[in-house]
Amino acid sequence: MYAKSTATIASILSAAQTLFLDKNYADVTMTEIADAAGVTKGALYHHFPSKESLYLEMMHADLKEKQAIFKSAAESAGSCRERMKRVVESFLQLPPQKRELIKLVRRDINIFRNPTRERLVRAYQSALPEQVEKIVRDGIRDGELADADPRLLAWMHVALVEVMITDYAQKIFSDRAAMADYVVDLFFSGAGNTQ
Amino acid sequence: MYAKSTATIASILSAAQTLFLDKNYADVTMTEIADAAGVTKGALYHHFPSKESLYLEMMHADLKEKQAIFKSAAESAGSCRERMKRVVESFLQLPPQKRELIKLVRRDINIFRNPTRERLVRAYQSALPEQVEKIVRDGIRDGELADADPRLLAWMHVALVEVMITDYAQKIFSDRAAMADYVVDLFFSGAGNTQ
DNA sequence: ACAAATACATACCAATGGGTATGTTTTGAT
DNA sequence: ATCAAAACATACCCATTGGTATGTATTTGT
Repeated sequence: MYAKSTATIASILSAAQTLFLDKNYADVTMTEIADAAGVTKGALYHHFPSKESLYLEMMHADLKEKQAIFKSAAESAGSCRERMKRVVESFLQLPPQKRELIKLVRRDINIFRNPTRERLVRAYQSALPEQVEKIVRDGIRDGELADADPRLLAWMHVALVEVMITDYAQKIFSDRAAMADYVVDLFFSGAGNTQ
Repeated sequence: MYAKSTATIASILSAAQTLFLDKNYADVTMTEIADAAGVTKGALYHHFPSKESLYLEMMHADLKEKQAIFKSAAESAGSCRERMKRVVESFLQLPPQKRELIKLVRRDINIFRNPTRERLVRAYQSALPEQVEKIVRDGIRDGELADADPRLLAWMHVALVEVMITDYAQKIFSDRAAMADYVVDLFFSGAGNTQ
């Protein structure tokens, strides 16, 4: 019964991802997405009932992918410090476009058009912190980290990681491994002079 | 020649601030702003030539105010650590609405509608980091901080500070001073267990 | 082969919203 | 008092855009 449409859907989702990253939600038009995907609005609305659902499906697919990546990195073996570095690297090693999709979510923080959108935004935003929190809990339990609120500490850590996706940080470091080292060292030891 | 209109302008700017914080730029309508300010679109367009200019003027006024506050805190006397705490507190002590205006700018990161907007966004975004960077430079010079890129370190520090405006952090800490302490301690000493 | 479902294209609609044109009222200088 | 400028209000315009209605082409099960 089904003529294959997977290629069209993929191209629509890809075009939508690029455009939504480039402009605000309201500034991206359905015609624009259709054009970029090489189809017409008719085809677009055949596959997606509305602009909102297209946005949600696109983000949801990306979220699932990232959750899996972060989870496997967080559940790897080794010391708290090693696992943390692995998680940071798993984030920094994402292709730039995928990595920067977090910015798209950040735009929506505290602006919830509907419950579905709110759930998605919250889940997306906490995908990385959730995994880091698990490592932090283990670190505190094993005495590698000082006793403190694990969730807050995890968010602090992720805040440091996200500085690394700024242009300035990109210019300073030669590779992802150096970035991950820097972040994890700063998180564990701080910037103070302890000589 | 001038009938006094300062009150109207102030009420328009205030209404605009609230609404732009609550929704995306495109989702805020000029009629809405006018209604919230208790005037009509006619009065609105009498004082501001366009929606864009209203947005820019509102943000620019806020930026100038914050730059002054952060600057005076950063140039206070004392050790690197003391000054840093003072800057953090000057940020955290802002009224909630003013403090959260940074979120509004964050939405626009990497979305530059025009050169004026880009300049504003960049200036707004770096208002706090700029002052922190000065302190960091002094800290490195005086041996209180380990040698590292001062600008990057400043952004890292600010990233930590901004975690404090999340709902979760608000619930944990009792007062602003405790928040500032936590951030500065974490920045200087890290989260690792060094016993 | 052929009918039905799917995949896509074309043409159109209705509402939204930024901006304008044109008023009327109020202010302030002389 | 008067008159021009400023401060508002009212009514309207029109370009944009999400969504629909209705087509045609292509695939697929039988």
